[in-house]
Amino acid sequence: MRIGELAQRTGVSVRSLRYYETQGLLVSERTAGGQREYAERAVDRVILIQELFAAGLHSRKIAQLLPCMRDPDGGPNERATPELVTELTAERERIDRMIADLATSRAVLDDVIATAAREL
Amino acid sequence: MRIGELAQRTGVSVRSLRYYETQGLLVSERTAGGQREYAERAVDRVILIQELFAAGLHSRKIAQLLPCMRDPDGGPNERATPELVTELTAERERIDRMIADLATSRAVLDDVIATAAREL
DNA sequence: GTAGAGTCTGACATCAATGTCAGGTTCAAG
DNA sequence: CTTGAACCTGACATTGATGTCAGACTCTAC
Repeated sequence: MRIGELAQRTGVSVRSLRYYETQGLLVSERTAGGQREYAERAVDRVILIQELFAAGLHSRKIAQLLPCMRDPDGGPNERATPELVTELTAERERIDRMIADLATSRAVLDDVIATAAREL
Repeated sequence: MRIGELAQRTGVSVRSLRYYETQGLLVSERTAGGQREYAERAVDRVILIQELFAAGLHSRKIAQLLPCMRDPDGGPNERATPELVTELTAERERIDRMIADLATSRAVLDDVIATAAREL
């Protein structure tokens, strides 16, 4: 598929998809005319990238991480270096704290919403 | 307490505390000489603000939200308008999705970390 | 082959919280 | 009263993903 379809199917802008490529997060074939052509699996890849961004990982770390993932049909292409594992472990702990903080914030919002509803 | 102490106790920079004030998130008394003086409860307030920032709320929305919170010793100072409740409900749903996404990302990290450990 | 939609690169803009610096003032301790 | 640390305001810089625009090229359908 071409870039517009990928954008539409993932909800990510064309601009961002090109950016992902410059950051080494996403690869594409090129047509004879130089246009990007994506495989079907690019859809899942882009969604995953978005999730990792939302988790606060920066593109550089995502670029290191992605090749160490197990593909659905096999083992990882590369193995994570000990340094990367250390960094990812730190990220993991940060994500844990983030989830806890989010739960707190959600509770605050719930309380305000409930209080307002009670006053109607 | 003065701003330096508040910064130290909350882990938030002095710069950010002043910024919070310009955004209407944090109030302070002033000494005769014009320096900020904070009540004890400012500590919890700042931590809460940080959590709400981490949850992706922007300062403007936090400024609307804070007066609608129940104080530990009583009811809210203001009540949330229906528009605000609508917005906060949307934020709440966004936070829910965010938590789900974070859990996915954490699982990805766990998998990579576990795979790397297995290969040692 | 032509029209129009889609794509290309490259550059500059944006956003929002935070960092940093300069030049001046205030505070607390000696 | 003096000194040094802490504070003040205001301005400009930074970050990183994304938006937007311009000018040129490609692709598909007619």
